[in-house]
Amino acid sequence: MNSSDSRYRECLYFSANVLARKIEKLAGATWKKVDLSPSHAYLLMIVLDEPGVQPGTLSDELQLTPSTITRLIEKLEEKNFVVRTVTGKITNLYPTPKAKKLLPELKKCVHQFQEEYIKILGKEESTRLVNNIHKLANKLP
Amino acid sequence: MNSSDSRYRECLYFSANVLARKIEKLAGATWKKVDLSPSHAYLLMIVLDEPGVQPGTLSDELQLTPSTITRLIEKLEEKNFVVRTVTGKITNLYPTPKAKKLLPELKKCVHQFQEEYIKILGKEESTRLVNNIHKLANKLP
DNA sequence: TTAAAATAGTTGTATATACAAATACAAAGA
DNA sequence: TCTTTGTATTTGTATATACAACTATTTTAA
Repeated sequence: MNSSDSRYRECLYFSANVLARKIEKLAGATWKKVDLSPSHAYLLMIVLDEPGVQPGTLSDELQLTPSTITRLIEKLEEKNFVVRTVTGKITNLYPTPKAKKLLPELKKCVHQFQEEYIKILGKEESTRLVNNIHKLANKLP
Repeated sequence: MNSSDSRYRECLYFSANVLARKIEKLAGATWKKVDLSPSHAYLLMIVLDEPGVQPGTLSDELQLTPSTITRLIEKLEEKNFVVRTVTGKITNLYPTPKAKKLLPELKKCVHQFQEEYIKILGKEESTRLVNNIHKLANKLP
């Protein structure tokens, strides 16, 4: 019995986790070029696309908890990619010039990552998979 | 634009991670009864099923790194569910009586978890999903 | 108009996992 | 036999994420 034929192959818990870990790794390698994790990079791209966006919105869009969003922002702030303005209870995020300069590079990474998994999984199949996963994830509580 | 219609819905990175997190949560709730995380529980079930199994084998079966396996075992040892014997460079794991007594409960959890996601996703659809995810995960490096 | 409830975000802490380096033993070749 | 290489596991440390509790502000309603 090898790893691809474990007794747990039929368990959603494991297959979903294995897939996520492998994809995390693949994505991580891609974004290494800009020295950002995929999560940081995606968050930054939203801020670039939507200057002034609030953490709460990011939390909804990325489906990460507010506390995780805070942590991601902290790091992007340290690296001087975003600035935070606080007005009452509202926080707004803006990209710095440094971030704006990085945008083309970020887009290239997105593209490269997609190319990469399409190369491995096939265009058709990966599109179908993403749709399925997305649909099912939305059914879950 | 709400969370289920984010601009990143078409990104494999996010959909795979969202799915994994949600499933982790669902599974975690199920195994709460026996005060174990799903990973600990599955590892323990393998040890029960295959007394004397080595960490390396567990690493292959669960597709987790050796260091992660070590950490999982540590906790199960603390909780008095497994014992380790070391002979030369080989480590063997055995279930304790306490673990053996817990087995039926563990199996009930596996079953309940499956019931639960089948209830949400549908029998057909979840079987197909698991197979697809599994197949694709295996294609990835 | 003030007390209660809701909203937005942050902080402390915990979990799951990984990587890289270290350890300890075993096997193989000179 | 000694040395190199390989194998099995552990340890130190790092990352990604979450939960619960907290702070600060705004809204509601009595």
